Amino acid sequence: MKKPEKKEEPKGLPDLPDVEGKVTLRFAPNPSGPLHIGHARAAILNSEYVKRYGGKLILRIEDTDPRRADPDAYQSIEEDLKWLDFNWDEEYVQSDRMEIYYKYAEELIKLGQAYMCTCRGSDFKKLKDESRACPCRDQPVDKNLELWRNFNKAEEGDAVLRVKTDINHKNPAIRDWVAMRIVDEEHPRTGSKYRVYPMMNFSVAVDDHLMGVTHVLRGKDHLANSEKQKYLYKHFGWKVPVFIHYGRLKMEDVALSTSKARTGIEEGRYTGWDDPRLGTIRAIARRGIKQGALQELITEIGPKMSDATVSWKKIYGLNRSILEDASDRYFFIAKPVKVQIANLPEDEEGIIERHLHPNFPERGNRELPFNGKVYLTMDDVERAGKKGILRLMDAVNIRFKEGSCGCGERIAVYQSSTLEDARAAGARIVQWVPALKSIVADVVMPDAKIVSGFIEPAASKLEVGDVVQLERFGFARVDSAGNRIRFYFAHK
RNA sequence: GCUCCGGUGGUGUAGUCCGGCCAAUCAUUUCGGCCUUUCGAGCCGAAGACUCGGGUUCGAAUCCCGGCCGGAGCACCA
Repeated sequence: MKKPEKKEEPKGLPDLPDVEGKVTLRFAPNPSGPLHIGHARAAILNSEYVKRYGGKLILRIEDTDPRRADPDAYQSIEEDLKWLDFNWDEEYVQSDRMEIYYKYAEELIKLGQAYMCTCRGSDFKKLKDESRACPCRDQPVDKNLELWRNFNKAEEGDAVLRVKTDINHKNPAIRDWVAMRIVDEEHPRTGSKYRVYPMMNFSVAVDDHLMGVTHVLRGKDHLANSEKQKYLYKHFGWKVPVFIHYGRLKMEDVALSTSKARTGIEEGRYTGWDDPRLGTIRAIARRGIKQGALQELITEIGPKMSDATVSWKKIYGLNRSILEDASDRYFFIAKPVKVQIANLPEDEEGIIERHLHPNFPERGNRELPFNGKVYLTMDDVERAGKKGILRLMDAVNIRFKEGSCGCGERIAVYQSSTLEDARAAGARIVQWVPALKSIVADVVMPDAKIVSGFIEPAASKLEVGDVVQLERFGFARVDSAGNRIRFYFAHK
């Protein structure tokens, strides 16, 4: 009588309903541009469930609207998916499968469940809204077949193929939806070979069936589409997959829409699809956000129907837990001020060594040559304690003379050497870089503004893609290496 | 307007199906404190939620009705 025991949810995604053995799932993007974080939800959810239950993961590119197919997107989607660790077993492109859709369309006509409609769209809508069938609905199959076979000669807009549903369906949107229409537009892959294109609801349902998809995970904006597609399954006598609809993912401060991003790029407001202000996968990756952080995020949000608002703080928190252990530490000086330390005892000069990571000394050290000439960041110089004392980490304590000017090279005086002295003096403990061999570095911030400064010499061995922690500044990813290093800032 | 779907701390989640073990989980966030030669990490502590109103019931976050708020769809886009 009782609940079958509270099952301890192993933490993470909830179980998928109605699983019988292995599952077949698919991610089916429209190739309109690179993937954004909203796509990541669909991709990661599908990929995680396949990992859990075993089975097959399908990538299907849905390019049945030549007007919305971006030739570059086919490749960028694959790149983004690889970064997302979405390892698909099979890949299909719908524009390769046109003949299949034609075949099923014809079969549906023969079953008497589809008809060629030559009504004007506005006329049909009027009838439909009143639950009235249009005259074409009752045409004999032969007539429909004839019109179907001559469909290709029709002008765009003159005719469509409709699937019969229920003309009295309480949701007018469901009533006799369009399965095929004419589009006069070069297709990036098939050129002008075809003019008759399936509508998404038709090709999706046919493909999901043919490919043996067991569970369809899609956004709740497809709720009505799922309902429409069920009619097709019914007409053909196919088994209906399990439909799961998840809510919208809103990202604070980010315009998610691909079209907005595209406009912005074309107008030069963004530097490209990986501009740090965008919510694309590649922009996020460029900033040093790790795949694992997104995966954590998506599995935590799960497939529930209510909308979720994601904050950058949340992503940063997840990412930091990955980066904290992974990232080596370096000294970076933003807004540099050159400081000359007077009266420096000779034996304080030399190579100063510091762990690459304070919690993992076994990773080795970096070396900072110290000769009394350094760069410090302006903020530290300006706020150098009441007594004007600063401790340069692992080096010496210095004091600025009162009343020294805030411009150009600054003179400081050697004060003492030990940490205890610094503490006793209430000194700030700051990072520094040698004035001579440091490397010029620019950090591109999340708002695309650039902070320039110097990074310590040891950074010369960094490679593109490395993510490091710039001590007291934040985590950042190496975007370009060389004799001037460019970073993209991730977060504190 | 019509159709449908949601609503648990700032955010994200567990619990809702099968009412009691929920004076509500976990994470993050925020704020204290400790620690630390990073403004990072770690440790300790604290703050903070069942949208509202009725109803059913001994008992409601959980069931029913209504309101409010939010979202989606209403295309020859996907």
